[in-house]
Amino acid sequence: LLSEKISERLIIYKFILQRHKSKNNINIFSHQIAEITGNTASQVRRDLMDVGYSGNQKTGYNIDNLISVIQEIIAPNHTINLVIIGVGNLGKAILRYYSDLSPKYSIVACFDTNKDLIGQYIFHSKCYHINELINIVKNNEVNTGIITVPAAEAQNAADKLIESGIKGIINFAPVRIKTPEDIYIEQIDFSIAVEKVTYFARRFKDAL
Amino acid sequence: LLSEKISERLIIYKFILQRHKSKNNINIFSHQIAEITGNTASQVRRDLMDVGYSGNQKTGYNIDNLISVIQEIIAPNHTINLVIIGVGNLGKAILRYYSDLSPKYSIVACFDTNKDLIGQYIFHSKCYHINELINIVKNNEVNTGIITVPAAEAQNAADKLIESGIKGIINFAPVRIKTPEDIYIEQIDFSIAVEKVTYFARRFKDAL
DNA sequence: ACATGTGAAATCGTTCACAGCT
DNA sequence: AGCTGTGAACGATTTCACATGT
Repeated sequence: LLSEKISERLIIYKFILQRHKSKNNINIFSHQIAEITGNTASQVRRDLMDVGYSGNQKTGYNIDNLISVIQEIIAPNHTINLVIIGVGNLGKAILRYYSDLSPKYSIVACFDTNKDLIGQYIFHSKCYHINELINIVKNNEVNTGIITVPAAEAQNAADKLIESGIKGIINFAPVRIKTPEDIYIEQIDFSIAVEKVTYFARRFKDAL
Repeated sequence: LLSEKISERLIIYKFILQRHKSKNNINIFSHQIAEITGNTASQVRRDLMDVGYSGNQKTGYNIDNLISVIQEIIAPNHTINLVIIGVGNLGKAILRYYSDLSPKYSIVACFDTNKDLIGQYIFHSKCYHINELINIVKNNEVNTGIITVPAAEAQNAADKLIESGIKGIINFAPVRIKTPEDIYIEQIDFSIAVEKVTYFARRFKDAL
């Protein structure tokens, strides 16, 4: 099992390689990956070493091959099914993103309590009442749930996801959710990010 | 200057203490803060030690006092001015959040290229054409900029922010932005978060 | 008894430096 | 000559364990 840091960097490498590929480059060197992603060349090499991937000392790494090796580590074969709870502005932004994409990651259903939304398709995902969550998740092999409800409802949404058997949660609500040990949760709280960035921005400004 | 890890945890402590306060508790122990935030008690004590804060061995830490000490470290005195570029679904979600809040953090202007939005107020922030960004930022002591434009326009938005003198950037576009050394940037990419969480969710499931 | 504050140890993550290959 | 692969050094972060205070 990879560490969080390494898995995150590998995913970033994959993203930038997919972008790089379109300019018909076949191979890439560790220092080029480093340049684009803002890491050091030895960190890139170390990361690839950690997953047992080898390049060529003359030509570097084969882009297509490396993409598919990382892809295979992160998400082997079939489609990954997601659900999203909360179809507000943020929920819609995420639904829109995954409707464009090739269906490696697919939002199979979205949930809300708003009667005007239930039964509608929002960017190709059907909207259900949140009470139907447990049944739909159980019938669809859903891997992870995304929470984009207001802060007050986030813990309840998480509890429903956990009850349905989901092991991965991404929480965008600006509140800390409590989960058992066997759930992997990523809390993306822009209000915390704003405070952190303003803190460092001020320090960077003062350093002049 | 605090490390990223410590500053982030301190901000989280502040958030949960503000919430805890309303239940009229005056004091709190390190193990309680640890419980709520999902850290260990000794990490909480170490963090507070690192900023020179002392509690009481009988009663723990005074909540109000601790909140204001952290507040003073992260953002002393006056309001922090923010701008946001891109008034789509995600931009609106963030604008909505900061319109509710007490004006410690305030989005003083938003920017877009959509003619229907320019001149309008979106959740109390006036929308301008992106070409006016540099002037408005320079005249308003803006601390950090938030990027919520589509991927293709994110680098351009960042370049404009940097040209205007901003030192802190939060980028929500699913693309890696390049910035000079003296800019503090936080890249919040939910597409990377989704891949990472699905990876760990699968591993957690397999562990059963 | 039970909490804080904190050296010291342990763990985790990154970088260095260079052998080996092409 | 310039790259990869990697042991070893380094640095950062977390945890341990306990002296000290109430």
